[in-house]
Amino acid sequence: MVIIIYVNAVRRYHFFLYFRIIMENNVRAILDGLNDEQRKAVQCVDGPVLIVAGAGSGKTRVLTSRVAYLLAEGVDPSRILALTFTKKAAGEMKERIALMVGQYKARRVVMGTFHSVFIRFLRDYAESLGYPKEFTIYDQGDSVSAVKAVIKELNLDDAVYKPRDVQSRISSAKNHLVTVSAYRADRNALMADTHSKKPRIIDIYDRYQQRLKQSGVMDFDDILVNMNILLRDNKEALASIAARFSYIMVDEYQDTNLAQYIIIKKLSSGHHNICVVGDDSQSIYAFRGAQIQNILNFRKDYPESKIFRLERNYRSTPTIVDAANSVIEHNSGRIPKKCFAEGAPGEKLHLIQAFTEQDEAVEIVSAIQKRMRGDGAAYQDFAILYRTNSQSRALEEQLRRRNIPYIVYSGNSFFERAEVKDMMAYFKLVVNPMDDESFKRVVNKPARAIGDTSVKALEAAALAHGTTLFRAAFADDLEAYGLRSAAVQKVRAFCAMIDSLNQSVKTLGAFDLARQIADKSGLYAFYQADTSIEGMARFANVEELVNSVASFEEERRDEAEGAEDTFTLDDFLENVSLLSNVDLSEDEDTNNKVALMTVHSAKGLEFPYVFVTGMEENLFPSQSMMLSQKDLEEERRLFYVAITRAGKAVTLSYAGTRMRNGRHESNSPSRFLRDIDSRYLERPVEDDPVGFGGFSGVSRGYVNGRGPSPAKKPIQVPSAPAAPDPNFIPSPMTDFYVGERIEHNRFGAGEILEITGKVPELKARVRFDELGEKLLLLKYAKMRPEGSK
DNA sequence: AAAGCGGTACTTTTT
DNA sequence: GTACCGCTTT
Repeated sequence: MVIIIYVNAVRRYHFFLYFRIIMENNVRAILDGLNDEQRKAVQCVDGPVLIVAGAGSGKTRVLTSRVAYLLAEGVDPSRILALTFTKKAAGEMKERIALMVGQYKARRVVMGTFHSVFIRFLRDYAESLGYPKEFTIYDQGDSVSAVKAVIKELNLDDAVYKPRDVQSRISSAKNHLVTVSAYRADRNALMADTHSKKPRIIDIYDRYQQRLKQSGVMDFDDILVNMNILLRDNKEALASIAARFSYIMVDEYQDTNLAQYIIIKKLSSGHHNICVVGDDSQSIYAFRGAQIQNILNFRKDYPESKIFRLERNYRSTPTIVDAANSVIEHNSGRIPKKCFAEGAPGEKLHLIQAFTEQDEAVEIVSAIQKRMRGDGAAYQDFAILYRTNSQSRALEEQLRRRNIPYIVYSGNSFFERAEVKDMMAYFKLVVNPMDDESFKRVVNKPARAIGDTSVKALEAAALAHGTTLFRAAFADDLEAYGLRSAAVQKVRAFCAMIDSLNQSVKTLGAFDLARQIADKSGLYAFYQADTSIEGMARFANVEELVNSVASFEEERRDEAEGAEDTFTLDDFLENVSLLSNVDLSEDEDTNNKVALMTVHSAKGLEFPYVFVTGMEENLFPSQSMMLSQKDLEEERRLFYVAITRAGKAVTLSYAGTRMRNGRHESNSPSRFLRDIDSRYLERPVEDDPVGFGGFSGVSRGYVNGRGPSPAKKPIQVPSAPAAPDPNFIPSPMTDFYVGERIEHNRFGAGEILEITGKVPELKARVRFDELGEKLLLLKYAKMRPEGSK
């Protein structure tokens, strides 16, 4: 007996030792390979910590190691809250933590973007805030159209009250936690609006807010505002949410706005175990309400805080780091730090001076090809950055011409396409039938004979009843607002369809429901019916969207490790609405392609070879950013971000003239080029604008005997029909027969597949050689038998 | 209902 | 210069 106990004790002791060893090994593995400062930052887990992480200093590594370290110390993963700005950052961190501590623990860490994490909290308390539990999210586009609708409702001139401007004003108010009533009470704000001749912005804000609430919708900013309201007014919620976490970490702290700042502060007030990571030199989102003061003042907020500086750059060559330093030194009020890199100095920064944006593109592409031959680089090693999205065009053209694969990470992405928005609007409406914007978008798509007049009348009814379009459809006095009974029937049939689909939101999986919606709405058939080339592309996009619901569901199921949850369409919507444009391209085949994106999008990314294009005054720095010192400094930080993306080499390019707004514009080289210490430049920036943009610049690219690029010829896009021929004489519509070869004055040659309809409305289905099938109304189509004149 | 037109704004960045 | 809007035309 005694022996058994003894053996057990020994065993237990061994077990304990074994455990200790595992834990120690874990900790050792976690700390292994970190430099001193990184290690200190990882190990300092209690109390407020500020980690100032220079570009390429292994910030993500420190953050992930820190989480792993906490877990190794025995902290329950679900008590760690880690907030990031992008899904991508959150995803990467999760992956890396999983590698260190395993999936099981990694998945339990509460890690995500501010918005997605807060939405989860808000759902629990939605009703106390006056929202339905299944509230949906408006992206900026939705938000602008809602503002526009309000402007109309208030009979204001949308030329004066430009919806986009008004929306951004409202957004900015929300970022600063200025509610409608606070705005009304704010004499300064009202004065400012009066001065800009828009005194009624407050009324628009007011009404906009009412409408969103009525529709059960939050815009991006509301997520933060409502989170604040919740934590301010609901003590129980504050206590309960705050009690869930003992360690809070915030990535990219320099980009937080007031609303986020306060939330973080409140959630960590109990324990002060708040670790923020950021780089004041990379604060580039002031226009979105980010306050660089948040990071600058961290030490004042928490006098007991520890600060760690990650100054060693592992990404870039010393030349690049020093060049970047020399740029940022022109800014004032920075957190002092000295970024450095070790190793061979590396190449100096290259300069390309081009005549036009086309020449700029030609030279960049040449430089890429040369680099690939010389250094054995792959396409994916290159990034071409620009200040504004519109600059991608000329670059794309050249890349295409030389058959270089590329991917544009831009705002005009998949989810901005009309057909995808249509399908998405159906999804949103089914999840939340009160969503008026979505309602209006799809109520007559595909055509259900619910025209503009009917929708207007329904809107009037909704307004009078103080309710949403969906509810108003069932009012018994619709005729009073000018709706014919036929229209009433149709609207109600539409609502009944939406409602029946809505019944399945919680019970059906996201994909099944999505497919049903696609089907029952008729949208699938609608897009399928269009057999023109563009139409087929549109249909493919709709299909892709529906398929992406399927992959979303699978992904989630994987993550849930066999838990019996169904992943529903509202989960999908929430997920999708919070994607950034860098996230969006994740699914696309990003293998070995040159990356094109704005400098903003490039933040957080790295590439061996980086081209920073359009280095011209009025473009970078942007025209509107040169008015104030503050704005100029943000632009400079943006330039700093651009340079520090590069590992091996940076090439800066600028053009003498550039087409903007249909005008040729000439700008001198960017002042930022002169911010770079000339030691790090391959050659000086030419001061003399005489001859700038002249031959000397252009000739550089053609030294190796290639000669100037061929004259610009329009690229054959299959969907772009030729210009109409003014001398085209069409034949009478009755002259055609099935199987006949014809030519159309715009669509070119083709064959008639089918003729339908009666004489004045004769229709022909024609398969064009270039453009695919189209349905033409012969009454209007200008075509003739092939070969005739 | 689709195509064509003329007008306008766009081009700073986006969770 | 182009994309989008709203209005008109067919």
